[in-house]
Amino acid sequence: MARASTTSDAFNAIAEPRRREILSYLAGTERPVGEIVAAIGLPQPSVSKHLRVLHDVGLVRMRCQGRQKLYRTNAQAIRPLHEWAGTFERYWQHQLSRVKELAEATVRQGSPDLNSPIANPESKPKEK
Amino acid sequence: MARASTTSDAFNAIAEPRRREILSYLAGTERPVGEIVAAIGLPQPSVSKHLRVLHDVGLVRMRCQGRQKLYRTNAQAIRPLHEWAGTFERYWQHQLSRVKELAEATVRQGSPDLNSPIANPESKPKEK
DNA sequence: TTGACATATTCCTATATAGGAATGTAATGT
DNA sequence: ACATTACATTCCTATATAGGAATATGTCAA
Repeated sequence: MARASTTSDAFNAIAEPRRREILSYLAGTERPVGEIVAAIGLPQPSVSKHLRVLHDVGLVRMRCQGRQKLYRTNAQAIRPLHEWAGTFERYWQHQLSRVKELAEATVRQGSPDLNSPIANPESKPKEK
Repeated sequence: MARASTTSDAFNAIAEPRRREILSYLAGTERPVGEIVAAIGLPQPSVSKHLRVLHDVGLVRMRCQGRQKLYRTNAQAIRPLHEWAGTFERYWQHQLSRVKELAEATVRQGSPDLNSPIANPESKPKEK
C-alpha cells in the first residue's frame, strides 16, 4: 500500500514543508493567492495545489472577493496536532528532570555511568 | 517529485497513524518489539519497519538487552511539533474570543449576520 | 554445533504524491 | 464581445512509500 492521502488528515497535510510555510504565512491574515505566490516563491499552480490540500482537510478557509480568492489559516484545525503532541509533555519534562537529577548526583558523588540511557537522552541516532 | 521521505523529519514520520500509535504506546515505557506487535496488532515486520522510520528521525530510542531490543519514545523529539503547532495558539484563541464577542453582541442587539466567516469558525469544508 | 527465539531486511506491488508545462475557467474592464 | 487578470485543473513523470511474504541476522540455551 502507498502512503495515506495528504488529504486524509491534518497530520498528512502538514508533512509538506511548503504547506507549513503557507499556514504560517496565512496565520492571522487573509491573503489572495497571488500574494501567497509572491511570498512563498513557488509557481502559482503549485501554490494552488497546496491550498487545495490544506482546504480539503480544513486547515485553511477561503472566501471569494471578485476574481480573487482570499485564504486564511483556520487555526482551530491545528489544535488537534498541538494537543496530540502535548500528551507527551509530561514525558519530556520527566526526561529533563532526570537529566537534572543526574547532574546533581554527578556533582555530589563523582563520575556517573555515561553509558546509561539516562545519561544520553539527546544522543542522536545514525543519519539516514 | 514524490512526497518527501518519511525519514526526512518528524512531521513526515508522524503522518502515519500506526506510528503515532506506537509513539503513544512507547511513551514513558520501554518495550520489546514483541510486546509492541501484540499491543498494536500489526505483523512483526511492519512494526519493525515503522520502528526503523521512527528511530531514523529520533522519535524513538533503542537499547539492546540480550536478544530483545527495547524501544521507547523520545519525547524530546516531539517538542518541535508541539511548538510549531503552538505558534498558532494565539490565533485560535482570537477566533474563540471573536465568537464570544459575537455571542455577547447577539444577546445585546439581536440576530447577527450568520453568513459572516466570523460566525462560522468551525464550518466544515467539503468532504474529499 | 544445533535449534529456537527475537528482530530486521529484502523483494514485489499498488498507490499517492509534488513539480513542471500546458490548459481551462470565472470575473472584470473597455 | 474581447482582452486581461486571477486561479484552478489536467497531464505526465520520477519517486517514495506501506503491506504481505519470504528470508536473513543475531543471541542464547543445551
